[in-house]
Amino acid sequence: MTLKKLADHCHVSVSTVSKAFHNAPDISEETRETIFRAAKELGCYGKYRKEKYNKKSIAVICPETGSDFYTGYIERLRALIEQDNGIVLISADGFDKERQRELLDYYADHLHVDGILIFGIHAPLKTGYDTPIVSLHGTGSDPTDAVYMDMRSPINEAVAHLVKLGHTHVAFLGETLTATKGDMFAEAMAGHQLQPTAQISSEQRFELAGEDGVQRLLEQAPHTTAIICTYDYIALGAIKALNTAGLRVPEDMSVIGIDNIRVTPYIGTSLTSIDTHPDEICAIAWDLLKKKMENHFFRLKQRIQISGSLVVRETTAPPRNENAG
Amino acid sequence: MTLKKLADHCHVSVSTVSKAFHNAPDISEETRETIFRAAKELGCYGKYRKEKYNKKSIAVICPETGSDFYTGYIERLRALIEQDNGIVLISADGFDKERQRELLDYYADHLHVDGILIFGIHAPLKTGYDTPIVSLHGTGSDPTDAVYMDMRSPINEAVAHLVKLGHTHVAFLGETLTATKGDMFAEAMAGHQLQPTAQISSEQRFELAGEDGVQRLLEQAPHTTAIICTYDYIALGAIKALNTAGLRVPEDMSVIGIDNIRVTPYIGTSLTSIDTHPDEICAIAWDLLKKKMENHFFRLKQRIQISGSLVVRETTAPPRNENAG
DNA sequence: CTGAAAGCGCTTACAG
DNA sequence: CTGAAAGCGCTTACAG
Repeated sequence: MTLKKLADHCHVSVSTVSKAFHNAPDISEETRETIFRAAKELGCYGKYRKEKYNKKSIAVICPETGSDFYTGYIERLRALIEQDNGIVLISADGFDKERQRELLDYYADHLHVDGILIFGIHAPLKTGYDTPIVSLHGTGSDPTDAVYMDMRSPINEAVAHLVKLGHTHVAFLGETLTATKGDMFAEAMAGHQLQPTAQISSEQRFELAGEDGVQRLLEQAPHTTAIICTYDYIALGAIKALNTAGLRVPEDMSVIGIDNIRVTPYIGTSLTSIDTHPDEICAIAWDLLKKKMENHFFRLKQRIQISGSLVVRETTAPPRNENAG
Repeated sequence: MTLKKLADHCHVSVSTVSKAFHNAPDISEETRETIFRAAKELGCYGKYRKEKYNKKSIAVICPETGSDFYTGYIERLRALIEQDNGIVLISADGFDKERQRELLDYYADHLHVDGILIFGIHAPLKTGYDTPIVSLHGTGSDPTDAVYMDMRSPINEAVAHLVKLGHTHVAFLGETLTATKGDMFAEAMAGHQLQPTAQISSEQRFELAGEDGVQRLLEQAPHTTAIICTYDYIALGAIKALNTAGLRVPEDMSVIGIDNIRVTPYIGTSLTSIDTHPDEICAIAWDLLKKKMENHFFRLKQRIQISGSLVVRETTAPPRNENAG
């Protein structure tokens, strides 16, 4: 469908049709109506009636929207971006490199958004995006500007907290997607001259991974007195499974989560966890992206590191005497 | 920047530049490279290098991404849409009518997505979108095709469940955005010849609304033996506040949530809640949207109603004798 | 492998 | 209030 064809269909000139769609003041209301009605019938109304948007559109690419960890960040970013009169488009790549690249291409080269915020870049980046991209919560080796979280020091802090309470038999509960944090845990333990009693990687996710992990842990290393879980949902599942097995938290087992999601204070015994400072990270990342958007020659690549911090609540306590190291 | 200017800048013809961007086979690799490099420098690479996307793009417009209720639906929709080779763009309107309309315009008339899924339409709909729109979880009076949830019957089921356990002093805990469910609760109570002991609407949201609501409830109606909360996060906050006040759930107070979000079985005493059948709703809504996308003359407006159902877990029990009856 | 030229789709200053 | 005509930006069949 072209303007010409639509014009013929309405028995007016292309000029008139063109002007009608551009809100020219000299077109009669009647003619405009006739043209719009015909366009809608022929299914080309949207094609020509392009509203002008002065708002900046910002894409946020995350791995998934099914976890409070990411949605906590997304809601904060959205508040900041909308405050600055931007429109936010969110997509999830499901931890898939190919899909992440596809989404980057789609937003940068097809939709031409004004800026992209992305939770870590997993694949080598295609060159030539003229859309500014800021990564947050990546590994720290992203090929773009990045605001990332140092997890090493808070995981070390968590281990130190347990050691101070008297624990020496500490295990780690993770899942397939969180191997890096497991390594950091092992390093932190080594730094305290300790061996993990177990380092379990479940094939499940979320709460189910915690239940699965605890079942395996109680078989493999029943002398364990404390568990660090790779994220809070896993800690929830772990606590449930511990209770089912007749073990109380924190009397029989200390549990620490990571991410400090919104519900952690509301789960019966409130969870000791590691906070990732989402307010600060979001503010810094959006600030950086804005700077890039204002000046495309702002080519200097910045890496901004923030450290997480341990929040001690009720799920950690000294080990029972009979088990203490 | 125009192709002409870019061509002059590279000392080639417009034809050559045009062909370079369209992957014409007769352009030398060298020339193509020169042109692309210049385009990137001049910031117009993305403008001309429009990859062709054969994928359908689907917008999902929700009120917020900060609650498991919506993200549970979104993850399911995303799985279905990606299975059918679609790209998903998510935006949140923050319960704001103006912003919802803006997002509809943006996706339909500006980005020209292939279809829109939206969680209830709050404002009168502008006519003339030639983009198919399906509403889910609206009020049932949306101006588009809609798949919506009947909450009346499961709320009635929840009240009946409490009455059968022996409760007669039942309160409702809501917040500013959930007035409709409060009305349905009052009707269900009337159907059982009962008066609510209280119907509290907190100005807070999520867990904080539950804590706030319980504090007010214990002052206003201390003889209450059961609470229905307008969504699960409020129930979490309510249980926390009840425990703080020295009341046990369900021995001293029964609590029912709504939505049956993923964490409800993992919160210490697992929560009795109302399930909204997200799998079924998402499958039906996506199916309907696909049909509309395949045939734009599929103008028959459909309203599909699904009923929620009560899932009884551990937070409901008979009232203590001294309070019963 | 490159470009001149024809031509399409759209916009707009101008005529009536 | 409408349209003929000039002209811009882009694509493409064809010539070299």
